[in-house]
Amino acid sequence: MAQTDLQHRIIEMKQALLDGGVSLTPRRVKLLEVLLASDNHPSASEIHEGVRRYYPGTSLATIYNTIEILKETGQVLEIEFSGAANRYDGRIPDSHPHLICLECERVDDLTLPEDDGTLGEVAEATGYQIVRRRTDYYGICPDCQIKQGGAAPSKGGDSASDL
Amino acid sequence: MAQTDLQHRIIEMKQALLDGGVSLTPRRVKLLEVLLASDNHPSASEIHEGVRRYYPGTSLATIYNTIEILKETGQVLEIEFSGAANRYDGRIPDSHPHLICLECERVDDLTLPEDDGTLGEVAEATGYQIVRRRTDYYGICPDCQIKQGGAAPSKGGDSASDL
DNA sequence: CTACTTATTAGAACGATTCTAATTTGTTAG
DNA sequence: CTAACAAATTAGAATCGTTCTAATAAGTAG
Repeated sequence: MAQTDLQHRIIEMKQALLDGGVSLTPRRVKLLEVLLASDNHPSASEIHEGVRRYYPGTSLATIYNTIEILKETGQVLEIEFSGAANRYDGRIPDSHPHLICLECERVDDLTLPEDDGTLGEVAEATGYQIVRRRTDYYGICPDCQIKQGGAAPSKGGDSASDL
Repeated sequence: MAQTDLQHRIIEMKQALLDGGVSLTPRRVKLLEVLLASDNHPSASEIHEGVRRYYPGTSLATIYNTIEILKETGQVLEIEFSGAANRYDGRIPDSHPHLICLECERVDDLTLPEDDGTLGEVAEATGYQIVRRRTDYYGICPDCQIKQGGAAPSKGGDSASDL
């Protein structure tokens, strides 16, 4: 994601919070910056570390509280995991597919478009009122394929850092 | 899932375990039966309750141990959740999409076919070596729509019990 | 019967998240 | 400036699903 996009995005997030009556305290602003600065979908404790570099006394509870506010205002996508910490996507807060490396736990966005027509088809076929969809592809990222002694992946970019 | 299918499936599971050198103790067999008898993707503790009706001393550790064996032999699909207990699908152990009711937490299978061609496309586009995909549709099941005072869902069966 | 392996148990440990009650900070009115 | 109130933040306890540990029980082969 380009620098200008990130700048635009953080302005957008701040405005969304203000519109929702949420005050922009220094810690909250720093959390937004840390969240957007990471290109690898940070966990709550990774965000905590980042914020603590500027506000050393910050409690983990504040991180969770603020994430909760961001979720309520639709400004962050929570990517839930069972055995591991949840991860957060502040750059693209609307539901979209992710790639999850089983080796190093990196999480990349998948920018190939999903066929959203199926949402309606699924509702039609099942009677469910569909609210959202989550799709994850689990596999081995290019870097980990190389580390495992395998050859570099045959296609696609040779780094997954900016999918 | 029809009765005969279930009978076939349990034979299949037992054989897969035997082939994998796993001994079929009474508790393990009962666990298979409980797992397949439920049409709503039971959690570990629900399975525990079911097994305990026949073997009251059974420990939860045994349930988790046996589930682990089933996972290793590919005989159960673990549907992971962050805030709630994981759920298990023994009827269709290969990855397939699910419908999750946000209201009552029921989990239904979605039998509409997924377009598996995209697995290759995703690998191609990203350089990931894709192992599996998980797709979940979150929404409100037909029963809960009715309970919420809404009208019955317009299309599909009026019960989600056997999707 | 004995030795050995495997299954099972109760309960402790773990880790991410949420909750609680107290404290600090910020804001507004006088 | 100060009092009074509201909001933000804190440390630490509590929660809960899952995993681990050490001990016991059961099964099997010699």
